[in-house]
Amino acid sequence: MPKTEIFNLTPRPPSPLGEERSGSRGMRGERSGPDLDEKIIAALERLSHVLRTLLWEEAVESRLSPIQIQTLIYLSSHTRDLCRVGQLAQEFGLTPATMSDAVASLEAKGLLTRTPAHDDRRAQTLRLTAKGRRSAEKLSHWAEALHESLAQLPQTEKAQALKFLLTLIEALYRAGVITVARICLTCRFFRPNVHRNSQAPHHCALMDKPLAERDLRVDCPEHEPVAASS
Amino acid sequence: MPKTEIFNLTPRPPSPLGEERSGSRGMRGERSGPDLDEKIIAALERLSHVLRTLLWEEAVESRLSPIQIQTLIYLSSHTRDLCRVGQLAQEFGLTPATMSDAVASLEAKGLLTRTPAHDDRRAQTLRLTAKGRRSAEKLSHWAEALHESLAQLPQTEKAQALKFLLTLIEALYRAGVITVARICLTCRFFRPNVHRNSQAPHHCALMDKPLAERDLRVDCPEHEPVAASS
DNA sequence: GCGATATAATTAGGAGTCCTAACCTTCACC
DNA sequence: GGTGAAGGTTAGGACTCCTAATTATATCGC
Repeated sequence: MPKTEIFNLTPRPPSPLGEERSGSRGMRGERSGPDLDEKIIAALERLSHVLRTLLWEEAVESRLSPIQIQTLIYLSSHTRDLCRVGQLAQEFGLTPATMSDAVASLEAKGLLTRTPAHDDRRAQTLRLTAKGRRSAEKLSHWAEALHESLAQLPQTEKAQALKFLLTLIEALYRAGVITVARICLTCRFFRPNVHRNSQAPHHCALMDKPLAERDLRVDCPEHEPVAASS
Repeated sequence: MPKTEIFNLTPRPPSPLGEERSGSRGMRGERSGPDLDEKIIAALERLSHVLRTLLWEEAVESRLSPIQIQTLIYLSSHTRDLCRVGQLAQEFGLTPATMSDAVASLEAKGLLTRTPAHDDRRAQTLRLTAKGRRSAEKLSHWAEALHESLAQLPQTEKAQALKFLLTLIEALYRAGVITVARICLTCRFFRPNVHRNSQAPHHCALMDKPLAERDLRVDCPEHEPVAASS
């Protein structure tokens, strides 16, 4: 007998929510798109699974849990802002409780320090130790296998693909599915397609520099969201 | 005090493996690529997280665990071959034990039947019940939010993106990172770029039909892997 | 100023995911 | 017909992530 309980044993309620949602896609009059969309999602799912697996393997190897790895990497690449537990939780879409746990064990291992923030003593300022920085350096290669496969693909296609993925993330952000997205497309400093007939058609008003597709950022430290229009 | 044990409390060994791997990317002489690759991976990570979250939400709503949902959907779209536990395990990259558990609870809920296979009575033939098919129908909308965002993007870019994602999956397959991939690019019937100057440059030797980028399959029921060349 | 409320973080406890190890059964081969 | 391999199940353990309750601090209202 299986040992799980809630998902396995609870009799299924008559799914009132299921009824509401069941027709929602078919109702939109889509022109020949859904099949293609289906395929893209399936492909993303496969890649998603690859990422999870690679991260898990790194976790076993390094004796750090997946969240701990991600936290370490995040901290090592966001040195300018003083990170706090709640912020990290939002970043990774976890509850503060889960994050707190991960941070506590990183501290126990001497990879980061937790000091009360000067401006708000409820909050904790998180900082990597030297040891933590060294670990983060090694861990940053967890997706190495993906890197190697990507390295074989042509630059121009990759630039296009990046643009596509960012556009998709933007759409998800606007739909409220993603709450944190520091990408150019959702930034108040971004001016799309202002340099016509140029290799670098977009522009960043903060850096005052033209941007090519491949310059678009996924996680810009200077990102400021567009003012809510509604 | 955190309650986790291995990842949290075990002192980190001097990571012999870490040393080996640490320099592997930097050593390849890459021309201006790594930054772009980095970004693509970061974007894929974000989307990966979205997928996991959506699946989890569907799980809570439907009182089915994520694996159970994926199993149901898989069975409903692979009716032609008689599925077995081990096959599903390999499909999802799980151990047979994990899969067996999920199947057992689906059976307990009356969503599928397990009957000994006629040709091998160790094996179990899995078949959805009518109730299971109805559930699968509803569950197939778990990625609805992603569909809605995708629906806003232009067809041509999506076709390009699909091609790119499939090429990446192919590279991962050849690298051995992915073990199951029923995509055209890894199929013995696939003939890439045989129809020059055509909207549909590729060809499927099984269906004997030209294929456009958007016709490429992610999960073809007729897929047969290319013969191992080594 | 001081109490009420809100917020940052932690702790405790529980369900789910996924694994390894051990086992049973059936098949296949000699 | 026995031995080893393969399909599957069970048991048990570690990790992920959650909710709820708690503590400490900040902020707001009077």
